[in-house]
Amino acid sequence: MTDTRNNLDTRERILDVAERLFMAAGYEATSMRMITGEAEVNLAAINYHFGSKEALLREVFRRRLAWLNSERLVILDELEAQAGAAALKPSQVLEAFFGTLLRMGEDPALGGMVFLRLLGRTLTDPADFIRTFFAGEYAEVIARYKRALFRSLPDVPKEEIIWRFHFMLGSMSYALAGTDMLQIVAGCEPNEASATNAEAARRLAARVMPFLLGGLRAPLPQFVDAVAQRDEAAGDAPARTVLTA
Amino acid sequence: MTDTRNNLDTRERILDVAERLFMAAGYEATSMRMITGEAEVNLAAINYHFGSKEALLREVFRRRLAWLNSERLVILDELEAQAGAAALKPSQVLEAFFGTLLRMGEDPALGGMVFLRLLGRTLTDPADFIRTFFAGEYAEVIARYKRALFRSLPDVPKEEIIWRFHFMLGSMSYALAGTDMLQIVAGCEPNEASATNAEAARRLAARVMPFLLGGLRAPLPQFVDAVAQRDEAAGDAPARTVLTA
DNA sequence: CTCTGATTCAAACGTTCGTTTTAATCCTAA
DNA sequence: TTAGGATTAAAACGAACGTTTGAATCAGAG
Repeated sequence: MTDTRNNLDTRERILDVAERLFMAAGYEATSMRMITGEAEVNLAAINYHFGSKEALLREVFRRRLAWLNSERLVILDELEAQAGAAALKPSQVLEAFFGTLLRMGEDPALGGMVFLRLLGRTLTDPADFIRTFFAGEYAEVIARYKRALFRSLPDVPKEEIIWRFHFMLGSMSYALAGTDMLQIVAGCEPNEASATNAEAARRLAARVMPFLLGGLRAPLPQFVDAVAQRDEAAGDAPARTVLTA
Repeated sequence: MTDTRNNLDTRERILDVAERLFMAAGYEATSMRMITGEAEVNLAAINYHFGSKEALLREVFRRRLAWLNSERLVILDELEAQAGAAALKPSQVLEAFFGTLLRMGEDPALGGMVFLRLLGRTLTDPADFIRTFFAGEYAEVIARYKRALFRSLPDVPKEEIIWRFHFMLGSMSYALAGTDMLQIVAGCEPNEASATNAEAARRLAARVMPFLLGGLRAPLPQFVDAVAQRDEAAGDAPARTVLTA
């Protein structure tokens, strides 16, 4: 009985293993020898097929983000077509943006939870080539959804919406990346530890979406008086409360 | 004129530089030669004073978290003493937990925004020794604040509170770590780019605290019927809406 | 079959990594 | 002033890193 080496071609086997190892250990801590070893391909195959380790990481993401971002645009187009001249509801926009993401976690063919965790962790990676890459991949989708949020929340200052979009991305990114801190918070293994990845994705979706919507629609912040801020900066004892509410 | 090498002793100069470089490039991508070079100390000084690179990272965090966590416990003690038998308001608990954190960003002596960004980025690091370290450092404080949140939200299932605590940690962690994605979302440099770090911390605090509170108090999720879930897992086409609301 | 381009392979490249060693230097207490 | 522990210094260690090379092997077209 021969092995399964040629069931998938070398390129995709490298991508699959790299996706999993980058998720488990991070980009820097994952060596090309770990990847090629586990994929049972020659060390030189990565440089032959992708050019470099950096290019491999980019291709790992491009493979998944191509589907994700195109799907996000299609769904937003559909929603806006249905709504006609009316503005979408904030919940519709969030559902389109984050729901599409979470659906990847339920479908192994789209990367499953492995890719979602990798994405969550890599979004905060400080490496220049990663930040540049994500900026390019996300620019169009973010711009479209930003406009949709502006229209859906006409009474909220645009700057505030931008910040809250940022916070929502953070909640989601972290929720995906970190089973770790969740275990610290929970004080034990999450319940139903033997749940499949698809079930885990559904559970996460059901819990995180209301949280995001609640944060997005929260009362606007009460800013501290600018004069008080200046006094503090001048050396007065800082007030203990950051938020007055 | 002699240099300023001995104004601070070697240990603290290593810690300061390491804190900044770990923040800017991450743990793996920061070499000991970069640290000792910039700190103008001998390469062997890190192993002499701290034992290893891993132990150095731990000490970088211990130095700041000692203050943070003790302050968090003291403030919670005070609040609970004032409240007597009554439960605290959720906003008070959040203010104590996250407000204390954000105050570090305003005070360079406590690490300032450099440390906050390092903390935000490192919380999602997959390295085992880092996760183990944070689990130990955070256990007591998390347990205390979890109990306080349970009491302040008696009608919300504890499991739901745990998840939302997790999401709030994520929003905050990401908000601290990522000026990067914010720039993508904003489409340009954040306004008042020349603001001081202390001002940046205050602005962030004013914006993120209402978001967290809104997420924490959001309506409870409407779970999909368990039977429908099982049908989906059995191979039916997955529903397109992750959240029904 | 033979030729040709694509792919795989083993081996080595030069560099950088964290750590260790041994000697020199500094600082303080006797 | 001098002994002795604490700190710094320069140099080297072996291991692991990403990458490159050149030959071997494969697969499909003529």
